[in-house]
Amino acid sequence: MDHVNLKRLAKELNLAVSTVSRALSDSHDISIETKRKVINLAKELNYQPNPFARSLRKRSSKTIAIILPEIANNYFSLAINGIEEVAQDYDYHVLIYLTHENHAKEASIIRHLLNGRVDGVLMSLSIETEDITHLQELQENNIPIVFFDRICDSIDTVKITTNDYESGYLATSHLISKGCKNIAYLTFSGNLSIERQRMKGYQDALIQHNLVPNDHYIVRCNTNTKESHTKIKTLFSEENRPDGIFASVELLAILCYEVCAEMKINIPNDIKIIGFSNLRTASLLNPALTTITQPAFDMGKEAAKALFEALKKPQIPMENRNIVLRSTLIERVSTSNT
Amino acid sequence: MDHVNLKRLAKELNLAVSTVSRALSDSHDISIETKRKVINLAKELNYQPNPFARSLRKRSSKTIAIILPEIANNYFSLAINGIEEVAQDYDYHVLIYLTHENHAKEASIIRHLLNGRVDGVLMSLSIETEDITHLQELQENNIPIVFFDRICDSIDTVKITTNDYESGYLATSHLISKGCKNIAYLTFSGNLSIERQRMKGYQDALIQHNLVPNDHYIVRCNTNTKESHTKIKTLFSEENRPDGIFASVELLAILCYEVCAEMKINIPNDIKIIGFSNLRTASLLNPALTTITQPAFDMGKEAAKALFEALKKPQIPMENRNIVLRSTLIERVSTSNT
DNA sequence: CTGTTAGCGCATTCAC
DNA sequence: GTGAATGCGCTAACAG
Repeated sequence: MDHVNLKRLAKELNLAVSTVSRALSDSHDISIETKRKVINLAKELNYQPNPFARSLRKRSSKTIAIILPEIANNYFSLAINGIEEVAQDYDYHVLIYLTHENHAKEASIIRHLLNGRVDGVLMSLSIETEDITHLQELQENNIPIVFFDRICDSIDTVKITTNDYESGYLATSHLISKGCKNIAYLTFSGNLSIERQRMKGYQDALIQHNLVPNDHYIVRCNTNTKESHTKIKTLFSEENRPDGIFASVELLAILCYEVCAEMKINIPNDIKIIGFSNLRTASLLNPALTTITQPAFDMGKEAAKALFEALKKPQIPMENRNIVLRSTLIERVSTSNT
Repeated sequence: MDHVNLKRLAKELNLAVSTVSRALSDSHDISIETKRKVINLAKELNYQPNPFARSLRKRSSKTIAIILPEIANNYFSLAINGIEEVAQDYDYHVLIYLTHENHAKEASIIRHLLNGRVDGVLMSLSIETEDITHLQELQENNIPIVFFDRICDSIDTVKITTNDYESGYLATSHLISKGCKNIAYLTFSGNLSIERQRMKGYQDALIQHNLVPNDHYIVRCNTNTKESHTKIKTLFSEENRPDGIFASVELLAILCYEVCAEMKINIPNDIKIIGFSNLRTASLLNPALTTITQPAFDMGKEAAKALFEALKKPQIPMENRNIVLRSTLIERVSTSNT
């Protein structure tokens, strides 16, 4: 037995296991002297408490899960950064799971977490998710969940979002101010609350500026990149093609660029694009792209903080609360590179 | 006790706990009939085995750790994607830890993993890492580790890299073929093996093409973005400023763009830039950027596969083996957008 | 084929 | 202050 555990420490010090345990957890009724001895030996032998035994006993894992639709996208990368930073502060571990925008996978992942492997969940919904029984099961099992960005309205808990309606309004107004008359809205899903908000902002901005919302200009893409590519191409091939594009998702802005390049459409002369994108590099590398950028890092941090604070008070269920952070519109003025 | 565990199942079926356990693990010496009954009841009551009890008993956690310098970068995002995909296949969980390029944090994270929380580790080194005792400790504790991209030469294990020397050579040759005479090499660290390889390729390409390597054109930046920005600015302000840039890291390519924009330097007329970058969007959004792209997703997958295969044979230490995948040079020809 | 027993490492209750 | 005993939920060795 070269494994160093409480038993081993106890034996070497001629103490009981329980005494050692209490000494290490700094219990009040252990003499200063024994504490010192125990702690010293523990350090010397590099004692590492077994996390599973501890979790088994205490019914707490010091672990949370992040469940994301995907990760190859700057928004979620930054969010993970924020979450991980806070988790290290609170001394928690972070498990990561990707749903690939697939409802079945999302449900399966969540059901696997009902066994207590994690103390809480941070999550952004998959595009496909409509049925939310798996989320309810989580709550029934008293595992708190916090949503960020892609929230679920019908679950009572903390939700971190940005001012999506306002951003949609601003983005659209920006295109209008640049002279666009026929503005298309590209979206993945009518399902997600954030997209509904953004679209509402888009529509209201049109109306406010005496333009007529035209359903024909609302293009619903999906996770199949090729199909989406084709849809955009079709849109751009039409008689009265749009002169402005509001892409509600980063990937769709990128697809627009691809299509424009293919079709030799000049940006921003022929078509102006504004993208709901967190791609720092997008705004850096191409002056033609105006972006709406979410504070992804801070959203991750806020979500994590809310969760950890809730975990401190295990009995109180999470109150329904919206935390709204602000997105930023970043307009790149032309540089020498245009 | 509304918690459903083996004891509960056993009681309801008038069986012994061990019988239930064996039935659920599909042991051969349990009758078909009891198996059926047990499995049915387990399903009915939605029995979820406690992962901690299992891990405690079996000394295996079905969990691996990914340790990364950072994540706000397309390369690591894609790598995580690959890893997570393979992990789901092998039925493993994935913990994620970020070092922020900080050696102390890296060592601390690894030491926390010595307690058996994970069965194995996938890792890309921090830039700062020179002392590798923490990595050795991991091996001494029989926790296998696989490196990808930023590998550690002096640890015997599986390492996934790309053809960095060749890529450095190609990138530099590409700039030379475009007429560049004074090519600068931007790097973060002389420490990382990948950067040494890339630099060697860069230097050899110069020599091969009868250009004289000039140490003055080798610019060592660091994680402090502002400082690096200044260094690049200084380089670009000089009398004989370079006409070609080879950025060995994505972020440095981006900084070059920023500086060029600031200084009204035209890309690619005044300066050509080739970036070691996985930013798909970089190549999409700006035709001026030629990129060298690593197969990040596949690298993640390969690393994970190697690790999981090793975990299947616990007694055999991992053999020292290099798996080299190929990077791609993506040249964007000018589009209507230039 | 099934039951009994033991123990993984730790925290906690109850003695003294 | 400290020790002995118990059990978290599960698997595995042994017995029959």
